[in-house]
Amino acid sequence: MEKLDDTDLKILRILQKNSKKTTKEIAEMLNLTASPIYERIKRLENKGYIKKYVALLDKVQLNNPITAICMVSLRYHNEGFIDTFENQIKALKEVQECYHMAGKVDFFLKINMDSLESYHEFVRLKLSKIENIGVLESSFVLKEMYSTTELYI
Amino acid sequence: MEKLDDTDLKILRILQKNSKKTTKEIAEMLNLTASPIYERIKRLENKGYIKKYVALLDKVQLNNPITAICMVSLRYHNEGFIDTFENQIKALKEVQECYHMAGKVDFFLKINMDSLESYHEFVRLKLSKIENIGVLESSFVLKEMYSTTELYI
DNA sequence: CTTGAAAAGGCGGGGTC
DNA sequence: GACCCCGCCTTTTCAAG
Repeated sequence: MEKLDDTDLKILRILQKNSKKTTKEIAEMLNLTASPIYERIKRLENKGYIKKYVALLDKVQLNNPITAICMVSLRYHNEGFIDTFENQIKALKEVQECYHMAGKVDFFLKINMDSLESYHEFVRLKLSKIENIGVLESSFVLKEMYSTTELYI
Repeated sequence: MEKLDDTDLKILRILQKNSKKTTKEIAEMLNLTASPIYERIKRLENKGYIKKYVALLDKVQLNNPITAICMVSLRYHNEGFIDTFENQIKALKEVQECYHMAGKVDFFLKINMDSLESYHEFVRLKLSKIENIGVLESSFVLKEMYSTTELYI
């Protein structure tokens, strides 16, 4: 697809805020009818601009009130070691995000837990079992000041 | 609401993966009819277990391929300073997440950008304009190895 | 983009166990 | 209290112009 026009961007902005908006509602907001909105959304989905639709759940009510940021550096940095690390991390369901970084540490991990004790067990039983970890430093979120899945587009 | 039962949890697991699943489809997966699924979802929404429904967009295709993690420490830590910082950060649309931390640094910020030059401008013109920042250290994501909005429930 | 029409799903009442 | 059945209405979906 060529470039997105202004209407496409407006649709994306609406849907990343609230994907339950109907094509009709969006059409009214943009002074159009439902059909062109429908077609544009389908196009945006097919071209991959929209990756997926998800429900965002409440961490606290679902017993995951603890968020930890864990910084990890490897001892050795061969390609094989990095791939192995990636696969081992992906197997850990508690890890919500894992980024390979340029900077002081090799990886940032964001981890959700029900308690600090669980985090202790997680590090003791799972993370530290991964070979080749050189440095492991954890920080805990005191307060989620701001968090969104929206892109600034 | 009391505790969630197994059916509620299964519904939440499905919806946080794909919120476009219809009540009918979910009903088939759980060997029920659409009505109880519908009622349960409404209850989960009303009680706040489901916070919102959103479309997740593609960073790269939407010209935000650069993700930075920025660690900030304040010089002074009075209540007023922290609140001021919070409000100033919330005004910056490029910031996707901001966490007040316990650990070496006071805040973690996740920031999306179209380029390193933009990030440079962002730090120069916006972040560094915020009073009271003592330490500011940026790391860049080389590769998003794993990232999900799903909770492990 | 518009019109229009068929199919599907959201929604809600009433009933069963 | 949780589930099932059924009908209405809205929305989705997709033609053709």
